[in-house]
Amino acid sequence: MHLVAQRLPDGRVSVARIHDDGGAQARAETLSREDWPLFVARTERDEPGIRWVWDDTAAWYPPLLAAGVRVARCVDLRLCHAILRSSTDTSESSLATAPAGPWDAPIIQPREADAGALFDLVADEPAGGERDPLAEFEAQRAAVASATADARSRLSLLIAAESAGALIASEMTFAGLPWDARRHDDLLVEMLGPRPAPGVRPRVLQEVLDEVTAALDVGAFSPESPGELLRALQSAGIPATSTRSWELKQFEHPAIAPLLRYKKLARLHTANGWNWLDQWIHDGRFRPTYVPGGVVTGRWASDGGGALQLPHQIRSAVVADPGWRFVVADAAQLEPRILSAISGDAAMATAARGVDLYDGMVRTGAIDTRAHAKVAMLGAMYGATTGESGRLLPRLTRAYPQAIGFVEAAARAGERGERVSTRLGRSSPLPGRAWRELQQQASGDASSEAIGRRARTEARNWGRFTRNFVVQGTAAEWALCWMASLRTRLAHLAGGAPLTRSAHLVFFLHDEIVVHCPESQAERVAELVRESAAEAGRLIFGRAPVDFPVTTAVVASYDQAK
DNA sequence: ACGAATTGCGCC
DNA sequence: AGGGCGCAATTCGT
Repeated sequence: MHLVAQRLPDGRVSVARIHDDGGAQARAETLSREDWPLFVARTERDEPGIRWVWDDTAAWYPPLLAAGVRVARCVDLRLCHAILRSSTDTSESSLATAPAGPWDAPIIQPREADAGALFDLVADEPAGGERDPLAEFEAQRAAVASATADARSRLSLLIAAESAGALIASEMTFAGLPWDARRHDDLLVEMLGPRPAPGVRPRVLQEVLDEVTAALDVGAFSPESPGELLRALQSAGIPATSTRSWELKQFEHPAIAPLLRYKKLARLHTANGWNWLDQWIHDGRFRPTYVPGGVVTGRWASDGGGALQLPHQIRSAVVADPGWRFVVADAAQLEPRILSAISGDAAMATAARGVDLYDGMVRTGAIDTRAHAKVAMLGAMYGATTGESGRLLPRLTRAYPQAIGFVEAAARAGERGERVSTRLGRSSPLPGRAWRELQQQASGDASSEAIGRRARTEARNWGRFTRNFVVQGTAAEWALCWMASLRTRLAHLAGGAPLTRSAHLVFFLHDEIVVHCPESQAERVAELVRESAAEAGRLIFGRAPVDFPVTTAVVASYDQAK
């Protein structure tokens, strides 16, 4: 049973019931703004199988969470539209062939949605006309139905997982990541010195800069200006061509070590210093906005606070509540395992049997050292052609022809300007007009040598993108299924307790999750995390012989994990 | 003067 | 000549 929710111009909500047999749709009910959360809560309790259908979880769910209401399942029409619109599995559907409409326009979300905000913010009509969730839902069902039986079941899973991800994202923002501002401040003082007045360099930063200046001995300069810094380095006889740390590392000069230290500390100060603390930590919680589907590959993005780039440097400030713990779980070598599963490479699946896939590659004699295995695999998935990983590629290809052939095929398809797809059916975008015109031009008789070179470079660039897309995108699907399965198990464990009073997800980082839970539940939660990982593998790959082991750690602060 | 693009670095 | 991001500060372009 699906319940399609739609906001009416007067702020009320209409709900239409749709039976799964596609049968007659009952008359829509209309709820007042005040009754809506109660209606959702009651329905969740009395009809546990139902699925809410709405245009945008990020607009609908935060007010419900604020009212203490949890939703078990939904269809996020906006996210699913994006998938079905470009999937090669549904390319013949009218949803895919229609001109761009209101469901293709991005929605501007407020940073902090509260109970009243839903009705204020959606009052703006999206570009391209009014959104009709009922019609869109039917169009999406028709699009899925237009796919082959196999694609249909995969797309259905993808749509469910994507929508579950949207629920999880809202819940994680609502719950927040526990953050000890005191400990963060201590950390900053220890590394940078006391908090300075605005615009003034912290004491330690200034001291390190003085060291750099003395060692270079070319006078004062502003280290924040790449141009000035580069000129200073060159004046001091350092033949740098950029001011990137990894390039500077190779030079032997007394100024280099303090300069690298300066860059590290300056980064901490500007990115996660006192200003960040003031702006992002309130009431002991960090509440970034997660953006499910924010990356073309299906990975999440984040908006505000740099949530997906929390440096290891400050993770000791992520502290569980008294009597509570974090269960930190990480999927070991997720992307190479994904590659072995989607390519059906039996030899690589054998190497993936244990907890460490790279060790497995060495043990089975495919490659000599773990370090080589890792750099070679990453290079193969990213499309490296030179350097160490480029040199190791032939050996890798000999050992794992299926796996390497799979990413090579994805690269070739991209070079031809074709779409590629993940296991569940998310397809890559087509290259832009400029790209196609360049390839067109290069294939003409009158094309110059320079045009041909540029066209080949661009083709290879796009091929690297599509090569990585199939792996990164399928890994993102695995992670969504992992989280969605875990979320269901945690809800069961909670037995009706409020979200933040029982074990709940507080952080997600591509192949890593953090659950905040009472200490007494931690070991049970760790088990659920592992069970969920196994289920994710089964859901996506059936009984394929590839393991997806996860490492789990029960810790009081985030830095104590691995 | 102000928004866009670039540089550099954090995460996976 | 290595995939995907977000953010701060500088620099560019109009």
